Amino acid sequence: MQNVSHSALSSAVNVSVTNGLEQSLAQAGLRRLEAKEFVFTEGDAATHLFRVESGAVALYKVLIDGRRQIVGFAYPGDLIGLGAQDEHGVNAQAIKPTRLRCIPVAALRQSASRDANLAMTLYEAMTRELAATRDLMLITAQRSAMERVAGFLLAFSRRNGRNGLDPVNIELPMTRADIGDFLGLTIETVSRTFTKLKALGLIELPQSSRVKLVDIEELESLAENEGRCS
Amino acid sequence: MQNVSHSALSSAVNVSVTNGLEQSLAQAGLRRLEAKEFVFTEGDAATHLFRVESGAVALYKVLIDGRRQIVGFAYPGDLIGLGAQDEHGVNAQAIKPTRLRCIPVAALRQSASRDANLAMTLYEAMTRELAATRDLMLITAQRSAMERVAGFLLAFSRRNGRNGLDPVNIELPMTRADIGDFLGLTIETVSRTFTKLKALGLIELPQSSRVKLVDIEELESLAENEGRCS
DNA sequence: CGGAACATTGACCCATGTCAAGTGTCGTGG
DNA sequence: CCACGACACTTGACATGGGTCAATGTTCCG
Repeated sequence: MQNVSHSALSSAVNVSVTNGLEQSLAQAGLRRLEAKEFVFTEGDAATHLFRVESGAVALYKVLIDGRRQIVGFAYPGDLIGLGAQDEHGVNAQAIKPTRLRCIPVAALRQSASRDANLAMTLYEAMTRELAATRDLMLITAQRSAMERVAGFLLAFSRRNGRNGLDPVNIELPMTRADIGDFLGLTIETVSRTFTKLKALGLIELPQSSRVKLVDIEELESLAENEGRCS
Repeated sequence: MQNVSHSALSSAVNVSVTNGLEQSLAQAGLRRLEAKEFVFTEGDAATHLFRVESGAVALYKVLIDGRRQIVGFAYPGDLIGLGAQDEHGVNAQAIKPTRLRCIPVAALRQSASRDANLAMTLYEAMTRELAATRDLMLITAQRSAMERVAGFLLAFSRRNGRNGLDPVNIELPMTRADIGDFLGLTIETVSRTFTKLKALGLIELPQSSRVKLVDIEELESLAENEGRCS
């Protein structure tokens, strides 16, 4: 729960442990994807686990009427495919050119059933992912478009801060449609909200994928309900 | 993922394994709560794990403006408190008189770090909980009040079916407010939607906490997007 | 019987979805 | 180098689902 800021943005898991996992990763194969290529789709056999090396991946479910709910984004360092029993429960699609390390899950499973530490690592990774998903639900379920978008930008900013990137000048790897499907809004509403934030002088938009957070303070008061009082 | 139906209703974990957990449970203390008593609150030290023996518990987060988001309900057989690192990330409050088994988490943790099987059990429990939460997000994020309520009732019905209870005559342990905070709707909308379903002849409401599903077929077509095509 | 808590119903209004048009921006091919 | 098309984004006009506020009903329990 300490990584609250992580939560709202990524539903994937950033693992920085040195153990069986790192070993597997070191010798894991590399895979390159173009934007829009799938890492896996819902229902696929969960044969591999992936770690994002570069690029970005969207995780989502599709409703039968075609609407999409993005449940998280994965960035470099994040693991995806964790927590599938035998089939993947979500689609994973690159949203820009992406490189991945591939770990066969069978081997990992086997190690885990012998190595309690590894198993605990997996357990804790899931725990964090669950917390992230719950936080996303909070953003998504009851809040105005303004609150959602402001919260989204702030979460992104914090993530950048943690990873040594610029927390003020943000490069959004995803389209407005992706943001909309993540926050439960339409493209138009996302766009209008960006415009409104710009008009209020809280952000600048030199290009549509490039956001500069001008008044973080004020953004935070708009996003308001970031989490618990703590 | 096989327990999709489980998902939408409970974000807690129903464990039916015989292992270290069962042992701990057998000798665990019993605790009785009145309705509205807290099992734990957000920020509490996560010293215990609980299994619901009877009654029902709501798990929720509170936004700073006082709105509540219920992230799941726990019914007899469900575990709560799993997945907390050191502090609980949610509030757990009984919604009716409830009995719980209490397991000290320290002991369990210790066993888990020695016993890879136990650790894997925990991992898998979290996996299921995550899937459930994602499914809830789908219900919550993009759907009309009608879809949400119909989906909610069906999920409840299926859960009853799985547990050997009547899947047609449902006894709702929670108030309209609870349902609203779970589905991201207001009390009034929940109530209106129930009324509408009654008018359509799809359900009967002998009492406000008692629902009879008359036309499940039709309810399903209203709920529509239950999940993936699978 | 009276009061508290929960539920229902109605009237109104606004935020957001929908539909439609217009404006970049990028990459490809002539 | 420009023209073109494809695609993403922005902006506007409009409709509506569901939130808000307020009144009334119902159930339960002391």
